[in-house]
Amino acid sequence: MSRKERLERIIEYFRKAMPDAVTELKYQSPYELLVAVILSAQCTDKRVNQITPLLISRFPSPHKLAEAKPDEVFQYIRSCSYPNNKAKHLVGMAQMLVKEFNGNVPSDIEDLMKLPGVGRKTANVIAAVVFNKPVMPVDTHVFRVASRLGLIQNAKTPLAAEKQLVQLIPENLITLSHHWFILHGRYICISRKPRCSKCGLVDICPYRNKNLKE
DNA sequence: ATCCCGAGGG
DNA sequence: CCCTCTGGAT
Repeated sequence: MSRKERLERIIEYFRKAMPDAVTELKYQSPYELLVAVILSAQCTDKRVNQITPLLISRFPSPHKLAEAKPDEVFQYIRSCSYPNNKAKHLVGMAQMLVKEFNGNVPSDIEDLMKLPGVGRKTANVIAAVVFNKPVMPVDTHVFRVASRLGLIQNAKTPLAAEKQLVQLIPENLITLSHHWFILHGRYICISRKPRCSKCGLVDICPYRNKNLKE
């Protein structure tokens, strides 16, 4: 089975299982999504969603957050991973938004990556979700699911995985596929104990057929 | 003990 | 390439 055939089968399955998959992060503006995605590093979306309402009500705009002291921001985000780093990143990010981008979230990947706390994955999320660009953010779920399903091979870095996936998947399906992989990875193709009995792709899954035959 | 929508620095 | 940051759930 070629990778293209494999992809067709996977798309067919996900279209039925999750026809309109979107991010589970709660947000009402590009600024709020940017804050949420920065917080989501090594932290569950569920916890981020518990944090952001209070944080956003205290710092409702880049301008407000730019004037904040990292110590105060820390108090709002202390229950997520790396709160010290993220507090500094959030304030620095807001300051750069105000100074360099007129208080607006930029659409260009290179511009986004200039922001403190914004690496390639976060930049790609903003570009994809806010600006509808055909880019593939590769996080731990995307990397794992794409690997297990045999959509990528020998990818040692997220960037290598990203390049393979962007080349493989039709442009108009890249962002939707990103969300499919995230949600499938979160609820079905779990890292430690995949729920293969809930998965409709077991017949074509190399990972399942090699490692988990029951 | 391992994982969660990683990023920055050496 | 490596390391550190670092809370909470399972």
